[in-house]
Amino acid sequence: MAESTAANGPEADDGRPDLAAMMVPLGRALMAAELPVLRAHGLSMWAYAVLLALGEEPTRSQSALAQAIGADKTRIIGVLDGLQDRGLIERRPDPRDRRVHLLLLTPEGRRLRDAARNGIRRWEDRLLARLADDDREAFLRGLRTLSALPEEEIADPGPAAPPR
Amino acid sequence: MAESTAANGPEADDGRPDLAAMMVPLGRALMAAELPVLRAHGLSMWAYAVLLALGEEPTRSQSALAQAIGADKTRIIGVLDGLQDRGLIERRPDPRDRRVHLLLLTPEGRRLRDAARNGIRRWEDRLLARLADDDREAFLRGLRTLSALPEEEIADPGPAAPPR
DNA sequence: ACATATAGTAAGCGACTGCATATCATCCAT
DNA sequence: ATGGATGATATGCAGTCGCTTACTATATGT
Repeated sequence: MAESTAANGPEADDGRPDLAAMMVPLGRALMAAELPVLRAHGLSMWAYAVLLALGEEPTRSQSALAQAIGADKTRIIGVLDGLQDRGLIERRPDPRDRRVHLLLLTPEGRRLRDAARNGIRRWEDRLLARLADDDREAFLRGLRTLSALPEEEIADPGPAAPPR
Repeated sequence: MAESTAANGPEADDGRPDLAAMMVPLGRALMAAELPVLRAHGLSMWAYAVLLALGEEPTRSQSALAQAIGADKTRIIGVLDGLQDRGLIERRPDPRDRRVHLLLLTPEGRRLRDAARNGIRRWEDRLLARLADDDREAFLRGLRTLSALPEEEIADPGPAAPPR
């Protein structure tokens, strides 16, 4: 069955490049573009990811946080240290289990997160303005849907056809 | 102006996470999911990227190819060596400038590329089936549009409103 | 109380990447 | 013909990442 398309030209099928082939470089470019904004607020990419994740839900345990932002649990320790030293987050031992740390944003941290996020949001809006008005919302919906999928479902997304 | 949103809850604004914050992990997951498919064809990610890039337009000079797929020019040499040894691509000195190499897929390479691409395409279709029917096309259009933008325009996407 | 398990921390390893340098062949302008 | 650019190549360095191991403090089940 591969042969039918194999016989076609280079722009066979719908000419759509690989999803990952578009997504990965685009992600890289987005990250590169955001970096200066973050640097202006003294944030690294990981630090920003932490602030975003904490803002969305005050997190119990660092491992959970690490998992949530797709980082290694041992690698965010330094990041958390830095944020804590700057008074942007609080590490508070959970009274019910003194092994785990409750992580929460300080008002300061919330302010910085919002400032950085607004800076990035303004840039994103200009970027998204490049999309056709009709596509923009659907694009964002699609992106959110896919990025919310658990990893296993991406690896093996079940049967092919939702009643088309 | 940051304060207006700073006062809101965690899901303030439109609750949209950062673009890069969605795109980068998603890209990683996509890549991870594609890897087994590629491995089954004996291809690395870079090798596959090369095959795709060559398929789309026979490329003059390796630097150009490297740039096209966002790789380091010195790092794809080994990849090209491997592909050439397996008879998947041809490195032919340009008769008009014998310093540069013309890079082209052999029929074999074309076959392998298509086989791998079809495998990936099948998986992608199942994944994209997770999106609402109305969103799917727009999502792909948006993704293609953005990923086709030159890096500079992503870094600085000009004024907010596109001369619609 | 004792054994087992888990959270956070520290340190190191291997792989990959981007970046820089050096070499050689070839081209181009003078 | 000569000098200065350029493409491909080889090599090495530094930074980052994911992963593993080990250690400490704490919790839980027996």
